[in-house]
Amino acid sequence: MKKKKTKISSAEMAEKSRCFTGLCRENGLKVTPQRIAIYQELLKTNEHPSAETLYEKVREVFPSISLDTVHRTLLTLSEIGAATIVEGTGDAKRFDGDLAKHQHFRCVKCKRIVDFHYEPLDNLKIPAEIEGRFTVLRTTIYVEGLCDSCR
Amino acid sequence: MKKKKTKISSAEMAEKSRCFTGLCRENGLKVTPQRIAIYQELLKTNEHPSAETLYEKVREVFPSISLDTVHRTLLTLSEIGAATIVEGTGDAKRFDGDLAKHQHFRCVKCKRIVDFHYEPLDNLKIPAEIEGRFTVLRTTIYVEGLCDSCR
DNA sequence: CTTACTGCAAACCATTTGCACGATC
DNA sequence: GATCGTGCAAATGGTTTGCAGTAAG
Repeated sequence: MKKKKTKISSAEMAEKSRCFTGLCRENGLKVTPQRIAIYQELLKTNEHPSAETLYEKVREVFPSISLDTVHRTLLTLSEIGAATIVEGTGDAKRFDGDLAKHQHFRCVKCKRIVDFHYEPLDNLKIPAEIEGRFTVLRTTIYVEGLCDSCR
Repeated sequence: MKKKKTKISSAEMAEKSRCFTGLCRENGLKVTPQRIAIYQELLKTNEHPSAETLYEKVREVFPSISLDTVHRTLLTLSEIGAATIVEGTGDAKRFDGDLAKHQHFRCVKCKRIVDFHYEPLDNLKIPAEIEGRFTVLRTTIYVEGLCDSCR
């Protein structure tokens, strides 16, 4: 099953924007033109943009918007579940000297990282679509949640 | 199968340090006391420290070392395969408005992120050891390598 | 009319870079 | 002795914060 490469249709866009409005209201958030503009630009792309990149795009339709607003809004979107952060935690790099195969659990609250090892996760099968088109160097899985002392 | 919680034995440490010296030489790197100190501190912990955290530790045994050296050395270690970066890419946050289950391939060179979807990866089984001790909120897998235009 | 959002500027923090000195090979 | 690594300081880049003005509910 392939992901489609085409951008979403205007019907889908309208539908999603309507849901978004509801989602904001449910969360006690005001529906501002900036938020809508940012959300719609995010939906229109499959480039997984950074705040900066999206800012450039949104600026075309909303010239007076500020980068800060884009930053803040994207974080808000991820908090209400309208978007996800697919890269960059904002935290400092962390290092591991243990070279044995293992996986990591990461507490979203205290940032503690706990090692574990579960063989079935060692060699996950990657679809041929990806293996063929790209050179796969490594596959990492990480499990996030609340650790025993934080929950 | 559990990961051991105990720090490595001094025999293991000696063995690994010897290998490390060889690894540096193979890569044309000089074996400096700073590098050894940083590497050994990294081996001694299972806390997956940041440069800053490790700096504090290394300082105890090597008071004149600078934070920059710790930064640089850790990056070097990950380049020669003596350590891995388990969190923080150093890149800006990136966002995705597509809420459908899917996975990401990330090109290590151009940073492009490509969506794909492969059902077996949607609901990976997490060992009971983790499920029981922690509250798992999400499991993410990401595949890294070189994309078609970069390889 | 109240509360939240925006835009701007300044602050922050992790990381990087330039450079001169010092250490390793 | 040549080259690479280190330490220091300054620069950078992404992100966050404080605040006053503005807009949404």
